[in-house]
Amino acid sequence: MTSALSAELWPEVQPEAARRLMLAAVESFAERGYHATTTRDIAGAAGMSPAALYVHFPSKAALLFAISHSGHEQTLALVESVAYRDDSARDRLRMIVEDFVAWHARRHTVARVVQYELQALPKKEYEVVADLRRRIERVVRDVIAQGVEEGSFGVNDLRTAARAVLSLGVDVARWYSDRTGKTPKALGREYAVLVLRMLGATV
Amino acid sequence: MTSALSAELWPEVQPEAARRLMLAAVESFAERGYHATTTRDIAGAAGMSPAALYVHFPSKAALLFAISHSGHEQTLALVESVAYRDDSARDRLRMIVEDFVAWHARRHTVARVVQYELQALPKKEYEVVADLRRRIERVVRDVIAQGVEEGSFGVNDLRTAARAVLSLGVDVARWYSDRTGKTPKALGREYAVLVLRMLGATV
DNA sequence: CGGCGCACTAAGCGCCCGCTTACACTAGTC
DNA sequence: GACTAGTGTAAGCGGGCGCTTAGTGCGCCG
Repeated sequence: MTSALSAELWPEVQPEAARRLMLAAVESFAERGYHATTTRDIAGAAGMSPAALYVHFPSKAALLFAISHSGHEQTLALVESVAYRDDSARDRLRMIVEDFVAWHARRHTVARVVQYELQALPKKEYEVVADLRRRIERVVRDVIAQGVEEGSFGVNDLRTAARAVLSLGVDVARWYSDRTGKTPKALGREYAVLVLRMLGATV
Repeated sequence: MTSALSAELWPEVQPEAARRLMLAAVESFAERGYHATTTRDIAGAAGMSPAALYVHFPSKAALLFAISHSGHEQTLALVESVAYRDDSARDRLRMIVEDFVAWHARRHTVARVVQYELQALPKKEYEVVADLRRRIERVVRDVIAQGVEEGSFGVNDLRTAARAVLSLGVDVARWYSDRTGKTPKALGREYAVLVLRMLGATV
């Protein structure tokens, strides 16, 4: 059921018709891109007339923002929920990569919109998600820094290392498909090994 | 001079007005995306009337294809020119990553179009560049495989390892800017270290 | 020097876009 | 049973899109 998926992705969005529109928009934006998608496409895929979209969202851009904002909040929450635990930096980073990569694989359709349709946001809305992105990067950078202090990582440049870690995760959304033949969880674990080695983690 | 840059990027394209159009298109596509760019934008930025575009290219999509195809051929050539040398797999991979990353940093505007505007290509043209992309991935995978045989790399899954290596390089185009404060060459060297460690290279 | 062909422009065609307007149906409330 | 709020539709407006057409200026060749 698509309605079940949309309820899982955006449980707080009401009514269900608004969620159906978001799901239809996600699928179109991910496949064709924001600008190549028409409001008629979205409304049609949600089983409504074009005008019905404007009952729930003030504009096409507002729909993109709802999707993008929610996605960024989810990934930030995911990263923060691990970053401040009482474990070694090494273990925390491993879990962050596992979860971050698994999310980008499992939710690759949403993730593609979240990561690659940013530029289509109006300036004000863009700034809101840009701030969330900076926070995500900072959390990862801090955990890497703690690992360096603990002596478990060896990196030249914290900023570059954090970018490389996030690049690996983000880019999963670009190429992952359900036919990849590897579960999101398994891919996450595999990437975590690669990342720990990349950061020079002591075995 | 912009004409100097376009001559460097596409020396075989004639006349110069066609190159000017390609350069203007690259800049618009990179900043706003293919679908958000109008033919009037491109022609205007190249100092021409809208109709002049159609003297040199049969359509807006043909312009994108010219840019995308050329970029993919350049990166494939770059990778192949190193892959078949008479060096250790480890050294060849190091050089491939250095060059691939440096190219995506130095040419980040072109690279952004090459890597992120693929989906806007018509089906037939898409297939042409998809083939080039498969060849690039295969070359990298083969070098990694040779490194494993030589005993210098240790990886679980060749396909995943190759994807991770390319992800790191490709994603540079997404975030690199001239204000990054690190030269393309330096970034390439730094990434090469990260990649070799990621693949479990023996020191 | 006449004629040709390349590179270019002014004007505009037909289409489809995002969004609005005017109106209809339904469920809940007193 | 009248009223309201919420959710939807049919129709269409104004504008900008990709691209075409008709015509112009100019350098080059016999």
